[in-house]
Amino acid sequence: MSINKVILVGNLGKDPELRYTPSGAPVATFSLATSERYKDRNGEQQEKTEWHNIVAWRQLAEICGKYLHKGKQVYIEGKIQTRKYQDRDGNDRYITEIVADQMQMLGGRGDEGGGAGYARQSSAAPRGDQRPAAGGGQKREPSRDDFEEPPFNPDDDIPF
Amino acid sequence: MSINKVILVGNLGKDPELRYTPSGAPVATFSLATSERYKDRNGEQQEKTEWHNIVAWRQLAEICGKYLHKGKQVYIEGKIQTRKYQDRDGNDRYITEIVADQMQMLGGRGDEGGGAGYARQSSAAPRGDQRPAAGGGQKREPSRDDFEEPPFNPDDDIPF
Amino acid sequence: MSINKVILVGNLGKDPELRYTPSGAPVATFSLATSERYKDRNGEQQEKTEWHNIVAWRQLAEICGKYLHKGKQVYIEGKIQTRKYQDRDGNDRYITEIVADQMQMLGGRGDEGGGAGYARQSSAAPRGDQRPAAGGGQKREPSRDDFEEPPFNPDDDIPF
Amino acid sequence: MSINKVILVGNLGKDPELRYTPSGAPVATFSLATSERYKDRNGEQQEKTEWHNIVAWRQLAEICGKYLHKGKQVYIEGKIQTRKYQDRDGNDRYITEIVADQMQMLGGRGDEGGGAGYARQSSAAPRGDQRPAAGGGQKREPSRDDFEEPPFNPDDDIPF
DNA sequence: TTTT
DNA sequence: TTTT
Repeated sequence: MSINKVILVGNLGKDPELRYTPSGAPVATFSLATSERYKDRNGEQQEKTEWHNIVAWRQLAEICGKYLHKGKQVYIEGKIQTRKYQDRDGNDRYITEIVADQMQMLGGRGDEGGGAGYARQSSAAPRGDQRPAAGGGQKREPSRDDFEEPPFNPDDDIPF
Repeated sequence: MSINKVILVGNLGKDPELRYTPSGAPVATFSLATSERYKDRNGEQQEKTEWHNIVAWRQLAEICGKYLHKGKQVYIEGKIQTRKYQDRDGNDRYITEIVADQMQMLGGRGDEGGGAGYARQSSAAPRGDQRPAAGGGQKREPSRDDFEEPPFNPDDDIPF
Repeated sequence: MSINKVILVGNLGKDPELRYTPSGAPVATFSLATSERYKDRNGEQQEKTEWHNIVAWRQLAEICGKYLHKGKQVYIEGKIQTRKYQDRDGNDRYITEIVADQMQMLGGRGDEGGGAGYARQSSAAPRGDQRPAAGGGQKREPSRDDFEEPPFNPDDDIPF
Repeated sequence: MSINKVILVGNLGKDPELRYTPSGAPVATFSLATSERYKDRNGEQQEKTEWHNIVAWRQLAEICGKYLHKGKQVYIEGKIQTRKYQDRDGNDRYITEIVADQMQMLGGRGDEGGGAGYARQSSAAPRGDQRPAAGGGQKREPSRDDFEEPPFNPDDDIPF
């Protein structure tokens, strides 16, 4: 009954940090900058930068930890989450983070080891399985009533 | 290196059609209306309706076939796909569709059997498994360096 | 070179507050709830609610102040912004808000005065002008090389 | 009561075409490629490319015509629109296009004249005015109850 | 027709 | 703390 979606394209301020929960779940965190440019009243070019706290879990955490680095331009899709914590004096504090479920490397023309790529956090899948998916197979020409099946479902012939 | 994302909120023009490929993969199709309102030059309220061809596969297809119906308001997230087909005269024709990977029922205040709900097509998961995910577990109070783990990953205690 | 976009569908926790800057700019603020449902390890239905601080300016602020109310379901599009402030003890605190640039009323079948509607904050326009746009005019049948012009640009005949 | 939103990151297949309606409204059209990569059943890397017909109007058309070119990577935000036309034989045909309302140049590190930038099509504004917006002004330190006003609204002091 |  |  509700939607909570964030789409960001920005640059990492630092290398990601990859850590693990006691039970072994990988968590990557990094900060991502987005910038707005505008002209002030004197007509001078100004820039305002926003810093986003990104959190990625499991398979996506590992991909972030492995491939992302300071300065890298990425597309992030996820949701907003605010969590409460106590500071040293025991007062309630809040921090807002973006829990990523998709990450797409952008830019990186030749200057990158491996170049651009895409990763998705399957929210329902048991942790661990996030292979880029099988797919393909021989395709006949589509006819009027065909639906072309997505690549990741290779065994099916379409009946209409 | 690229993003193809569609977000729609609209109403179904008819009940969905649920069909199966020869190998047994479910496919649901339906048309979804979105409308723009505007005032014409005479100041009269006008409306322009856009019809979208929605296609859902596998688990999401079954959910659509089961819960959606004519008039229902839904949120759809997916990608644009244009496929080619031959018409009766053998000429190439093209049709553009939205391949859904998320669907969220909206509205439906009491007038619905089951009310609103959410479903996601995991792009990587082997077809079939799309249970709404386990989750929860006993939670201690988060501390300064906590990250609250998503509900679907219940076994992990967070170490920071 | 960057994108900062948020899309929310949720319900207002309270009526909006509409205030004005000294120079007369309207600002509306309200909190918006989005909820995730999931099954815990015992198979019981659980719900996690996220509260978002929404800020709207100018024309959009006035529309929000006038038409929204506690419980109303809305679509919000905007950007994430974190601002710093000092608490009573002079310590730096941060709060993250969603600066809305589009708002769309959802749901509200008959129970609303005026029903659903749409509003957009033009980022470049001088404050004040946000009429739903003129448009329309007599339309001839589009031909092969037509582009149908958007409704808000009524004077143009399309030359191709 | 409905949402029709498309978000694309892709590359131009050709230079844009910039044309004008009889009344002088600029229209830019170009095709944009998005690609999905996947592994087929033999584990071989495959790619599927989707071509999108992009249409931009007025100020945004001119910016596209001026700054975009074949191969350029861009972010496009807009809506889906299907229009009907008659082919040479008088049969009804349909074409689906993305009517852009935002465009953001991506990538382009050093190899571009002018580099990356951002442009928005104000849907309500009279055609023509799309200057990147004034803004800024001297800012005092925000206090607990401040809202930082957007840069494009320079005259206002915030009263809370 | 693009890009990696 | 990034990027252009």
